[in-house]
Amino acid sequence: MATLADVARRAGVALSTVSAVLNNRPDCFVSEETRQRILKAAEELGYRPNYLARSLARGKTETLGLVIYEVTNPYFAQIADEVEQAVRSAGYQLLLCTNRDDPEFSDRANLELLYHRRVDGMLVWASRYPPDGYLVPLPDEAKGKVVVLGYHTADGTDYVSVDRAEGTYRATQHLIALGHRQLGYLAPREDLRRDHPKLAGILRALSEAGLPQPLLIPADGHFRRDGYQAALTAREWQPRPTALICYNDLLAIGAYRGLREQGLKVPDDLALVGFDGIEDGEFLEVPLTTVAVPICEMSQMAVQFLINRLEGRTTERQQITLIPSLVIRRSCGAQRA
Amino acid sequence: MATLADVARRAGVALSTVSAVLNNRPDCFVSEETRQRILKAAEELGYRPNYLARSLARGKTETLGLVIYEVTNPYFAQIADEVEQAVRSAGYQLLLCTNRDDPEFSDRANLELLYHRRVDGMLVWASRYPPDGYLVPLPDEAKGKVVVLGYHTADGTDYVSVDRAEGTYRATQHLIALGHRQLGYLAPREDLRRDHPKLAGILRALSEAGLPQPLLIPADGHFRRDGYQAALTAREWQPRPTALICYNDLLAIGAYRGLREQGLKVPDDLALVGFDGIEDGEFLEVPLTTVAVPICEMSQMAVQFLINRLEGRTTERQQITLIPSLVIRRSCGAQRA
DNA sequence: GCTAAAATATGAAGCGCTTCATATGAAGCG
DNA sequence: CGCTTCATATGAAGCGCTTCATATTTTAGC
Repeated sequence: MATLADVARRAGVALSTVSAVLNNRPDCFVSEETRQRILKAAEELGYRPNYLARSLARGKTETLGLVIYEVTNPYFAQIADEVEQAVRSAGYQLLLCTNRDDPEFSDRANLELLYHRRVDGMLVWASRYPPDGYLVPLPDEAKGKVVVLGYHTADGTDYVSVDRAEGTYRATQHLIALGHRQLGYLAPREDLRRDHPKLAGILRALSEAGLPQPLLIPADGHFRRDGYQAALTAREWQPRPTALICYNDLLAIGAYRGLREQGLKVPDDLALVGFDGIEDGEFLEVPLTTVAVPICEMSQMAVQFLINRLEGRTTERQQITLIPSLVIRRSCGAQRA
Repeated sequence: MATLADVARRAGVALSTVSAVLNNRPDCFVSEETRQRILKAAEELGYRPNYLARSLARGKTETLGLVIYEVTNPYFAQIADEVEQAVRSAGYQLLLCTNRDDPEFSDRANLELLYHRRVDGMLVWASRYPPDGYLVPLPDEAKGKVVVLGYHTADGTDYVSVDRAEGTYRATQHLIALGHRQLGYLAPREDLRRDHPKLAGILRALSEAGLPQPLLIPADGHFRRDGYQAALTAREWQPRPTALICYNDLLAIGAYRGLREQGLKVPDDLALVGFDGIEDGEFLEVPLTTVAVPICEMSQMAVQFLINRLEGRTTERQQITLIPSLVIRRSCGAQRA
């Protein structure tokens, strides 16, 4: 692999001149003739810069890191995709890390990993929801190089969050307007907490309408199969809900199939609402009504926030909470085939 | 950020000693006392190695690159996921690149990018299928650091391929055995070529059975929506197929919905078969029969091949073609609800 | 008590690049 | 013609680490 020194030797000039030419340094005046000679030599040798060396010398890597759950979940896949595009069009590279909700690949480990890989900054999707805001577990020097995605923070770190409570609140209101009185809420067991914003939003809407508590239905995880499994017990649910809000779309999609197997029709026997707004729901046989997170906007803003920081364009806190929107399709019964 | 030199200063020893201790170099004997002193100093300073510098000095990055289409396609997401796990458990990091089938982010650009990031080796999913085998567009020195994923190669590069023809051949045989005489094949327009293995497999099975050519139905892409759009014309298909094989599962899933909207029932009016074996198909209302690619095995082998190469454990060609398996569910009509 | 070997620790070179202070010539000026 | 200017090009230091030949000290062997 040819190095700068090889090119310099071949062109018969100094290393630093080659560097100046190949980087198009504006202040450095190099005669056209020398420039051509260098370019030619580089071309002939098939010279390619070594980014490691460059990054080491420059003190930056032009790389941003992203930490998310897992890429097999379409929701995260889409986030990763949007983030990557935004990062790339801003002239950076993306380094992707998944934490799989696994202690071994925890946030901390990932952040450290990214950080020591010397990414210039990072976006992190918090792996657990702390009701009072996420704390970024990082050395002080790394603060100001992190934007939290999807959650708000307790320590002043920049974030682009999503108002989950408002999302489920609106979904619930909509179901109430359709005449539902008894709701069900299907979520991973550990997220069935009253202080979890998704549930909180439902509770608020119900209590404002003077309606009873929702039936809480636990799932073993947040994938299709978990929703499916949970829905197999639908005939035993007491009190019998007429509408079911799900923690996310995957759960809703799985539940849909389980409900069908139990002979329950969506939306006639049970209205169904998901959360996230992934494309999959649109192609459910009865297209899924869902609380859609503005993934594209969220990703772009987060990248923008991070770059603002890195390039010193702001020293203010950058914190925003986006409101998801209710996308009404057929599964909630508001719209007929 | 503390450096080795800082630690050395604090512990009152030479830089090289610190390096030896922190890397646990086995041949270097350091007294227990010195070791403790160094460890303590490192701890106190919160020392973390700079991977850039280390990689530069060592001449390797302990990082492998993966080039795939896009992460929003569950098939690729799963591949990325499996590859990442395999790479990680082999002690490497993964650098992911997507090419989105976009000339701007072409294979070549990606490979170069990865290569100049000085990944130790890379896995590449070829972005276009050349019937006579994929040629990896790379400088010679980089050969032997590449494993092609999903396709076979013409230039001797290692690969883990998939016998697509055999997959569709078996699917077609199965449909024939179920009594179907007229098949349809739905694929992205550019893949509706007789020399494309997926179509070739179908043709072979049909011709062996003395059956007529399949109806070729073009889609505008390889996503759900493309299958959906294509299926909206189902009532006009001539000759009218009784079974439809799709290029991939996403297309099949989209087609399913389009067929339903056209009042066609799967499998009664039309048997449906997909390709890939992604989880989504399992949760289609009429679970999707599909030709399942052994994604996990494929990913693991590819990573293994690459690591064999990198660690010099082999100089032989490593080339294998995996046979996908037909997963029979309800959409082909062989199995009742 | 002297030498050889083992146990420890060190310094310097080098990985490939950037950057900046400095050198070299050629014009330009009075 | 000696002086400054400007246009070009250079050399050396440094980024943080690894590595290896070498130095120093200790221990063992006889």
